[in-house]
Amino acid sequence: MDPWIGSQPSLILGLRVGPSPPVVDAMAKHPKTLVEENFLPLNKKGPEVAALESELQRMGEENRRLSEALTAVAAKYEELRGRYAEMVANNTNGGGSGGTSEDGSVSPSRKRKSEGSLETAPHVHHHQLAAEQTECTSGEPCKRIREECKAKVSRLHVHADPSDLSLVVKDGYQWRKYGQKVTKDNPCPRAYFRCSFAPACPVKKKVQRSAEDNTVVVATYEGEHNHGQPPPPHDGSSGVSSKTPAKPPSPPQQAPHHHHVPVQQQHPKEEVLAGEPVAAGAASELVRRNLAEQMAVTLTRDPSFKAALVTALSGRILELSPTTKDS
DNA sequence: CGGGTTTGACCCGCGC
DNA sequence: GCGCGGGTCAAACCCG
Repeated sequence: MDPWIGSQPSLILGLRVGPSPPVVDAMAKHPKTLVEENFLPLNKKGPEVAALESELQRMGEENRRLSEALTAVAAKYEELRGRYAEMVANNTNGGGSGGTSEDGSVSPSRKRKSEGSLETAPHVHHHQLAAEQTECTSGEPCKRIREECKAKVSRLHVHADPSDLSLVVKDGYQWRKYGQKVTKDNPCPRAYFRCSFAPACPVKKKVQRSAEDNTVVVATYEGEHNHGQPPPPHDGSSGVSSKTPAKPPSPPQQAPHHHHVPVQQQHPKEEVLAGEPVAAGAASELVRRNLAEQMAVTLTRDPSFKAALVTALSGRILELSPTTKDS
């Protein structure tokens, strides 16, 4: 239920770079001068420190902006969901959808498309139907939209080192790769994953480097997990694609920037956001990114930080998870 | 030995 | 009808 997670403003964990924005109450306990005054002795403040401080300031502001944007997106999502609930209330008894045939009992033989477009309908979830309705109201034949409606689709844009050839996107779930293909419009191969945490989980994931910017890996999720988030493994490797073969112990390039973009909410503006927020200058952008990556590396190497993060995350998710599986 | 990855073959929808 | 291309399968392989 990724969009749900993404849509919970209160899931913001207060992991911020730079001075803590006013949104975060827990972090607000700590004075924002932690870095400025405690970390560095006053007498060593020079032009570099001043530059860094201003940099931090800017980062803080940008973080605040992003938080606001996220809140706005979450509000939009809630609004759409509410509207869909209304629509469903008006349109009830239409679907039928024969109950809880959860596993779908896919026949072992290759019956691909006969089951593909329609029999996955029981897994079709409300959010995506809302998208369908908003786009099909014109009544025109919407073949492509129907395709997209087969399963709920969302995209995750992740920064990754171009030298890292593994198409691993850390999203907290366990994935099993079942195929790889070179597509026509992109020289980079596309990898196909299935959720391996629950055998009956219908979720699939496609991971491919962006053709335009090979530092960006685009993960496309189809469907929703019919199980909870798997607990992270003890070694802290965040339990993704549990075996990552012959992958050098590269730094966690993918951790710093995750932009989860539900497809049906994609606006051109958000596309920009998904790539990387365009800020004042490219140079400062680079500085910021490097700084963020370094911090991420430092933090993720700290076992106690990992433990604390895991505790916070799981507690938060449990605390906030809706009572119904899918509302 | 079990589970995951690799990779060539196959299936099927779609455009021409 | 045919070819192309995306998605999936499954045997072989790899690794702990």
